[in-house]
Amino acid sequence: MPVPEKPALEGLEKTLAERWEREGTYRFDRTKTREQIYSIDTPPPTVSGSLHVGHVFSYTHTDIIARFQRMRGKEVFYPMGWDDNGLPTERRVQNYFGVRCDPSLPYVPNFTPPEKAEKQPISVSRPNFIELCTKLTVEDEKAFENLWRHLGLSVDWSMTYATIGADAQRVSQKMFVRLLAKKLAYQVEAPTLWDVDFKTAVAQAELEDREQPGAYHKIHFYREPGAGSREPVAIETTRPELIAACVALVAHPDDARYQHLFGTEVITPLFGVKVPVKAHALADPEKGSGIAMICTFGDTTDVTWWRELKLPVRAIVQANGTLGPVTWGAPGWESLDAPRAQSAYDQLAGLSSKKAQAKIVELLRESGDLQGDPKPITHAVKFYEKGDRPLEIVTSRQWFIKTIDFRDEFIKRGQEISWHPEYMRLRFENWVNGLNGDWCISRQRFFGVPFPVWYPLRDNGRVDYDNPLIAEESRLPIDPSTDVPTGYREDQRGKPGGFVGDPDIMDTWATSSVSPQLVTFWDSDPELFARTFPMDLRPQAHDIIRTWLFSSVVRAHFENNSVPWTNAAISGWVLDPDRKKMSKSKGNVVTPLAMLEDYGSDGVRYWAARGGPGVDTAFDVGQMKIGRKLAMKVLNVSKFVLGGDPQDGAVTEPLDRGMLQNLAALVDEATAELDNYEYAKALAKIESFFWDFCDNYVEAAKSRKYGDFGVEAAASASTAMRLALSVLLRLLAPYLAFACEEVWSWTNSGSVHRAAWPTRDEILHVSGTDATAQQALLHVTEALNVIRKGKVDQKVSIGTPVQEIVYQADDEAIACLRLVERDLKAASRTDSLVLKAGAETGVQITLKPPVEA
RNA sequence: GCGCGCGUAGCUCAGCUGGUUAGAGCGCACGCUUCACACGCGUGAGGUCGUUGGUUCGAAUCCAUCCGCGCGCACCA
Repeated sequence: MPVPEKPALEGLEKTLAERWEREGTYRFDRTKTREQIYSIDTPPPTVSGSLHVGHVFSYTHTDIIARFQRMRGKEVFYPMGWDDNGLPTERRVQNYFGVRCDPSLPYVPNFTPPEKAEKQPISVSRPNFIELCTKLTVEDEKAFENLWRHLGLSVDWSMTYATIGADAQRVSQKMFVRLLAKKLAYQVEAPTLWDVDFKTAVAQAELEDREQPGAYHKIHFYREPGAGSREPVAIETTRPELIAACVALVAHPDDARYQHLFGTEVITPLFGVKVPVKAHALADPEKGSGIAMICTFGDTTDVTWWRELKLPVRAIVQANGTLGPVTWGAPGWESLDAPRAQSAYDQLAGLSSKKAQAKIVELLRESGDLQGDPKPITHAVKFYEKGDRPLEIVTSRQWFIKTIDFRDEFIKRGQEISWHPEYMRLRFENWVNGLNGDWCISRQRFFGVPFPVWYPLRDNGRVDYDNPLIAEESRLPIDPSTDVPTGYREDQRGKPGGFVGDPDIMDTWATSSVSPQLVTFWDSDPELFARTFPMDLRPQAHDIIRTWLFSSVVRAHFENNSVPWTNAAISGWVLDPDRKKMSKSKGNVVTPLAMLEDYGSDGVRYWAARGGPGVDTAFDVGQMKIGRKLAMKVLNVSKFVLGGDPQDGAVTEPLDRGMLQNLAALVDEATAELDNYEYAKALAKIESFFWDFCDNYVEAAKSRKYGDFGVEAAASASTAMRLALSVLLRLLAPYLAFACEEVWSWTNSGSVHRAAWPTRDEILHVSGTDATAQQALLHVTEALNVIRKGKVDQKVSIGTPVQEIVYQADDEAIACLRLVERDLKAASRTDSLVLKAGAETGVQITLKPPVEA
């Protein structure tokens, strides 16, 4: 393809993306050996709407690494996944189609949702709901892929996976079954963090603290029956609505104020329940009155106290967040005054925690058990990160994967991984060291990977959880709600003597955490697995170190006795101009496609590339414009360098040799930075060289290239420039994937993205290594700067031919400049250039006499 | 409370294994259209490198302290 008359960036994204697809430029060649392969465990973006700037930012980083590794000769294994399972999809489907899942409804074949979502949601069965999820995510995934292609991700698009796909289900289930066999996964009925709106258990990793208004309520417990009894024990609590669930009071064992109470019993206000006073080191004498109410369950500390002090359960908060019914006087709910307890509690039953609190404050005030007014405070409260109301702790049966006993081993695995940047390892270690329980992986939701487990139903109709029926590995994936355990018939489902399926699905991280095994076909393609695992790179953002990264380490440790990957590249966030994380809720997210169209994919890639590993980066269209200008400059200078007839010949001129030698040094530096995942630093160096190349070298050698000093001198310039351009295009190709490919195509048949990464030797082979030449370009640049300034001082343009220039500099510079005098003379537009050695650097310029009319 | 990152020109950032007058781009001011590029070229103004101490012949760079911003973990009666 010839050099175009007017090179342009417009439309390159479309034509080149099509060409890359047609030619299979990024197709993975699985015949290569493990040493030749570089495998990447790309984050599957959540298909719950649209991609945002943050995605474009971090995925570009990964693509730069991928392109670099590919050019270095690695066969890059770079599949793309879609995270289409889990709550975000469920929520999106609910809103998009106007439906709600009701698992009790039967499946309706060929169900079609209304054209426009109606206000009142339609209830649909679980299989129908899942059908709609699948339908919507397929559309979403298409849109995502188009955007990624437009951005220029060098993904092998024949290798995509979905986290709800059959492969993902099989691998998730198989790895779960194996954990069961090793007794690393288990099921238990226990107090669990619970979201009352989603009505599901959640894991420690999914919590976040939010500052909430609350109030200390000072209430009285009594040492003997009757509100007027002596020595009431005053405790402060932020959750008076849980008094009915109180099972003990607790203070620090050394707290002098409460020594006389330890081992005695006190009576709860309103409900008249006798509870013991206990000592425990976790009780903080500084906090409140120093003595706390233990309820089942107000917070995680309650769970600890309850477990360690072996207290009974009196649970009142239900799965939906309201207080459940209680019969006072019944076993476990003994009261000194059951009728009074009942009449008080009946006013609370059915209310949410918040409403119950307001009500019980009234009751406590009436009874005189509340001392003074509640004291407003602000305190951190645990929320499910996607939830709207504080978490409750509800006792339920859940699946867990063991983590707490393996903390040291996980830390060691973390040390086997190279972190980019290095300090992100500390976040991992902080998290592992702070684990306070095993990993709860079951969720009471619908759209996700089910547990491959059924339970026998005893003849009395009770579920026999202790003898689960585990699906055989060869049958996976299965759905226990439609598949039948081996040895049973479908008509035995739900019948005494029959079976029931486990109703839960796996947490989204429990399935995402197997992505390294999933993409490398751990269980179904051992040959591919051996060539790609452990993978080379996990790129991801820092906010999911505790979830995705951690859980992946856990799974690979247990299943493969290995790290899942040897490098973790942690990208930062995109910040809006106010330095806040960009997010949808703040309404400041820019549509990526519009951005790519406005500034070009190369412009956007440039902006992204400047944000180094782990660095939060400001959203800045100014940088995108600069990137676009850089890409444009690449096209234009290439047009000059490659234009005209090629003149091949030896590189003899010192200026040319010097430029190439500097370029060789640049190649070494840039390669070292990229090897170390410092793509931003490499870009800064390459870019700086490139502009210097355009503004100084090309300017100085231009005249010679045109043939002003003969054929040999022209050939030297032409050959040097072409080599330099070839090297620069290859150095810039990982960043400006489109512009570089476009230029490359003018003189090459293959893709620049499959071209060999440049080496110092290929340059020095042509340029030689003489030290004098290395200095030549430096001094020419210096001289040109001084002369340009001199011209500006005399108010003439840079291009104005002048009578005479006298340039003075030190001996070394002048000696060097004499070697390249012709170039300097031509570039400064004078017929008479006098080079003078002297202590001071300076210039005298004599203008041509004005031409008489 | 423990830990991490950041604080350099109006803006976005580089420099930070200590060493000549602290850099780049954008923005701003001024000037330049024949021969790759006006999506261009050039020149200029602009900074006591967050504070206060210390180490050193010499500190943006090392140490300590404090201040501010962001984040992680823990606590959360």
